[in-house]
Amino acid sequence: MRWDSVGDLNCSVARTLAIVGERWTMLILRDAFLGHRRFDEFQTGTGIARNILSSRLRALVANGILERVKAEGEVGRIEYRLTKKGIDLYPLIVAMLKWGDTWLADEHGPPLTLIHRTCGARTTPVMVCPQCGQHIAARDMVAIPRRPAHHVRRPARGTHRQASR
Amino acid sequence: MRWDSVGDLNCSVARTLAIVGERWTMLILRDAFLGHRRFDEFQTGTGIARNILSSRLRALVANGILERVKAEGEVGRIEYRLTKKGIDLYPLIVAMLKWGDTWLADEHGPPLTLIHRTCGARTTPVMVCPQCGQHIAARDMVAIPRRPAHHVRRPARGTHRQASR
DNA sequence: CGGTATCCCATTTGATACTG
DNA sequence: CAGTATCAAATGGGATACCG
Repeated sequence: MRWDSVGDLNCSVARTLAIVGERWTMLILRDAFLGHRRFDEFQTGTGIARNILSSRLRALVANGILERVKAEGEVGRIEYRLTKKGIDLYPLIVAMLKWGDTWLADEHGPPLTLIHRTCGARTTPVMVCPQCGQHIAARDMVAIPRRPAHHVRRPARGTHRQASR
Repeated sequence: MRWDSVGDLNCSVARTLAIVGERWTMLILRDAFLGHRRFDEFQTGTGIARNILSSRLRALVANGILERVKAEGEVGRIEYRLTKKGIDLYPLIVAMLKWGDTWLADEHGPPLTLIHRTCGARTTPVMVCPQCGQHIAARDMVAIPRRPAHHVRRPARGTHRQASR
């Protein structure tokens, strides 16, 4: 399968990956969450080549994750800001941050510490079930396909498959 | 900057991306969480080319995320199982699933529903602060670098930078 | 500052065939 | 079943130069 068709799969994970799964893209988003807004900030922050950065920013804007606005006050100043859709990616960043802290940290400990402003605690977000409040463990979750026994099989063009996930 | 050196950055997000940021890799992991264990299951599940799959599986095993075991009972049968380190990636998958459900779903609704076995509820995990129990919003979090004002600047070889994030 | 344009090499990929 | 081997084609990526 071509990567371009991954976004067409009937799977939210695949669709998400098709948009933010590109490696530099997530790094750009990390910077966005750290408050970066300008082209050159992203460039130095991520170390990405300028032409690639340009292309990735354009894609993020096209996908409604960043919005490109002319900054007030200074003329010719452009800012890229996270939209609601973009801000909603925060759990993804946090999940990576946390996993990295847990499994990839060096002897100095986590490079970054998070503080929850509203309660003042130095903390790391955890995933819970909103119904019962318990921590989520992978083994406790069951995934149910939308249409359990109804497999749509398309006429099969080449290696084109459908994945009902 | 070369992508290979991203893993060396002093940033947990970057380090995590260096390992699981590859596009097919996350798709393989999605399948792993859905219970897939065999080479061919992954192959049909993801649609990835066999040689690439082979290479990705090897990397995942090398990184301690999957373990390659000879299945008992059937001879010559290999299984790839999530290790503890791999299972710990679950929040990442869920975060993607949820974002995709929210922002990329078609008119049929989410392709997959999650059920929390322990409480029986059809649910979607949320991120909360373990201290105060409140939902986490990006704006409520502040990130503090480990060594706030101490910037190490290396002799600068080529475009090599350091990012203290 | 905020990009585009271009060049050109390195890597990835997909398909296919083959092996123990 | 679980891969390897091979190879052509596409893509990605870095450097650099240039523009409004």
